[in-house]
Amino acid sequence: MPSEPLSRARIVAAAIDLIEREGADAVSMRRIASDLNVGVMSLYNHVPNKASLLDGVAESVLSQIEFTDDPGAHWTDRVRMQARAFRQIAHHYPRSTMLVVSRQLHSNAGLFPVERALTTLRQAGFDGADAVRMLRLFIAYVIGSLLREVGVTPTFAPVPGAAPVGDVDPELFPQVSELASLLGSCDHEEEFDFGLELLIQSIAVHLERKGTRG
Amino acid sequence: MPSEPLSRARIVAAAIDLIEREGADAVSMRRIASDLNVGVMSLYNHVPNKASLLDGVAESVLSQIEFTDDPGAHWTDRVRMQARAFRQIAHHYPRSTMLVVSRQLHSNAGLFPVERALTTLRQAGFDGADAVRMLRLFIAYVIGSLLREVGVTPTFAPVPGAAPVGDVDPELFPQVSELASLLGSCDHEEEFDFGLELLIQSIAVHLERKGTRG
DNA sequence: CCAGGGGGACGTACACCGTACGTATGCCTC
DNA sequence: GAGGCATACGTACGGTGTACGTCCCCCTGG
Repeated sequence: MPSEPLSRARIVAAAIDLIEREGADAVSMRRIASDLNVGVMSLYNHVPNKASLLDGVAESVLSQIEFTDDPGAHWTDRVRMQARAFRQIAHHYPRSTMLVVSRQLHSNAGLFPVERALTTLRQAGFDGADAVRMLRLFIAYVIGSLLREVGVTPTFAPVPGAAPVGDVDPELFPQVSELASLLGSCDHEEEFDFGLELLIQSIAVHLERKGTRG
Repeated sequence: MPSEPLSRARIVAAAIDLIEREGADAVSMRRIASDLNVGVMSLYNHVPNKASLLDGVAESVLSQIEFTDDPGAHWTDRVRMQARAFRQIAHHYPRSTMLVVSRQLHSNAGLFPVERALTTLRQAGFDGADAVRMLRLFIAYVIGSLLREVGVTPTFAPVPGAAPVGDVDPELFPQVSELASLLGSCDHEEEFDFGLELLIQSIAVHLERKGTRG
């Protein structure tokens, strides 16, 4: 009973599953084939090579972002929701997220969020150039934040002790030493929202200035 | 003539050189040994394993950041300079930078910049918790920006055409399509500085509010 | 009903990888 | 000079991605 006919989607799903369970290093064609109860070379009937498979992983994760957009809401609320949607998917696929952010996509899967964000920003009143700028600003912040959140610990456990602060010399690093407890623990959600609000407010005043001037 | 006695530093240097020339995928113990005209296993007298070697690469790159700090300058100027120093080293070692940001450091090499930044922020008037918060905010933005700058193209060539925008359906992605030229080209330095100024101004008003209130 | 063909599953094989282990060779100390 | 130790090195093993050839099933045309 072949259960289900092997397909690119099934292979990608198996890869994501494996990555989340054992990390990206555990991914090998043999291992995936084994998980699917299939010969190694059978995979190559649906996937040209491993790199393409990993691209598929990124694409799949990216396309699973759930945007619940309310076109009637204020634009600040809408960009907030979009940024949170990104963070949510990263929370759901923490290990795979590292792949997404460290590979450049050649697919159009990443364009849906971009299109949506640009639409929101232009409706808010930004011209094309500013919309692109603001988008890049947000992407940089979101990606950077997610990288810290999911990259700080390979297991994504609730971070037991402290990643960067193990045994520091108080003479060499007085500040780090004094603030060790703050540096070691982190309410990721709270930190993320803090920066997000700061960014939104900043570009809101940016928009206001441009609007009243031009 | 053994030219120079093999050492961890020399091995790490060879690794960085190789990464910058041919990318991180080209790195293998055999290849590095070959580049150094040395047996493969000789490397293991100075480096416990490959992962540690890559840690060494990250550490080396990080420690080469040139901070030209002026303790007398205004704190906004100082954080600006520190952020730019980060970006400068990423520019100098683009491919290695990807390694730095995608690995979590277990070494203290990454603590020097942290210590410096915290000192600056606390001298500016932030309390411990806020200093840590602002530091995380800046790190997220800087890392996210660098990831886009160096990750957009594996060769770090001046980006020939456009990474994300090749052939988009104008029906599906009207905004992306309309802004294709803007999305495709990017004055990285200008964009980086724009976001940086925005961030600095934001936390400046944050500081002001706290100061006048408490 | 059968012949032919195309596509998917699979085994084998090769080049390469990280590295454990054993060995040889130089220098440094007693 | 003898002993010991750090370093350079060769060999070998299990794992990797994947090119290539083979087999079998199913689908189609006659």
